[in-house]
Amino acid sequence: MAAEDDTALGDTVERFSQARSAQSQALLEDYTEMIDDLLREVGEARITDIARHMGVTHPTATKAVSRLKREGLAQSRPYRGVFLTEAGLAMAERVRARHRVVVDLLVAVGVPAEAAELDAEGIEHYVSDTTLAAFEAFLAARR
Amino acid sequence: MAAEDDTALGDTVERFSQARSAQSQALLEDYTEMIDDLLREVGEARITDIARHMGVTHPTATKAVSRLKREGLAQSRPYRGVFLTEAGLAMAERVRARHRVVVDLLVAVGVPAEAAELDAEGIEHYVSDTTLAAFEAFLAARR
DNA sequence: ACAAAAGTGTAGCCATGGCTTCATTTTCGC
DNA sequence: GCGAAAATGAAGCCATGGCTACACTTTTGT
Repeated sequence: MAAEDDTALGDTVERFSQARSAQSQALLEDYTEMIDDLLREVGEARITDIARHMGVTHPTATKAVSRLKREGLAQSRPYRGVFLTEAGLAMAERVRARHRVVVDLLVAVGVPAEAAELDAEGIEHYVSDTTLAAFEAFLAARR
Repeated sequence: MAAEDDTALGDTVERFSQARSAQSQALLEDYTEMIDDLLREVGEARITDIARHMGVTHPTATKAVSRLKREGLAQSRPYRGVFLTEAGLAMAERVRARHRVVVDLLVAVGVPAEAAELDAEGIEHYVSDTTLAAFEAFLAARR
């Protein structure tokens, strides 16, 4: 038969679907955060800079920025830098805070700082609000 | 200028590149683990079952299995089920163990079990060996 | 035993996120 | 102030991972 025996396998569909949909969001978050970083530290976010820091070519960065604009997260005018909208800034702030919490938690449980920084980049996108709250509580209790 | 000021932004390229390349591996791992689960619990892994549990259509599962075969992780004959090679079994075992450690760690730091299970599905793929070792050490110390 | 149902395979489409190439526009250095 | 260098834009290619549609096996039920 091997058809209806879902018993031990649980709601795998939900789990995987959710993990997959998180991926599309991850890119938006990464670019948004990078643009915010550049705006803060360099004063402007130009396509070339974004591309270089993201490790992609400039057309790829242009495409990503187009998507950010489509999603209402960024604005830009030809040959001018890229800027974040209110929504974009909010996302950047949220992502930045989450990233910090994730890194802190990893370090708190004994992960070497360098590995923590590296892994957090991938991990952070899959940390739900619930989990994030738990991380914060754990860190607060430790402190 | 806004061009060479990499100072505060660090090696972002490496981080992002690594996170991106991890994604392609994630799918292989997920399918491999699912096939292993099915083989263990149902006795066979058929395309339709794999598809259903992964939340995709059967042609998508077929493509994924093709890729697994290409990578030497699985074997299959038309209209027969899918089986894992030695390498596939090894990967499944590794993935399964890592998954368990990640869930355990999340729970250990206070994440509700359900959220831990859900988030682990995305997180696990980005946990490096270094971080995994740290998780294990943390759990061992707690126990 | 054989028709219907279920499973599988194959082809081809779409979106995404990379890429290269080339044209155009800015910016810079002299 | 102008020519060269750098940045940007636009077009088009590739692979991946989804999908639908349709053809063909295999299994199943009567």
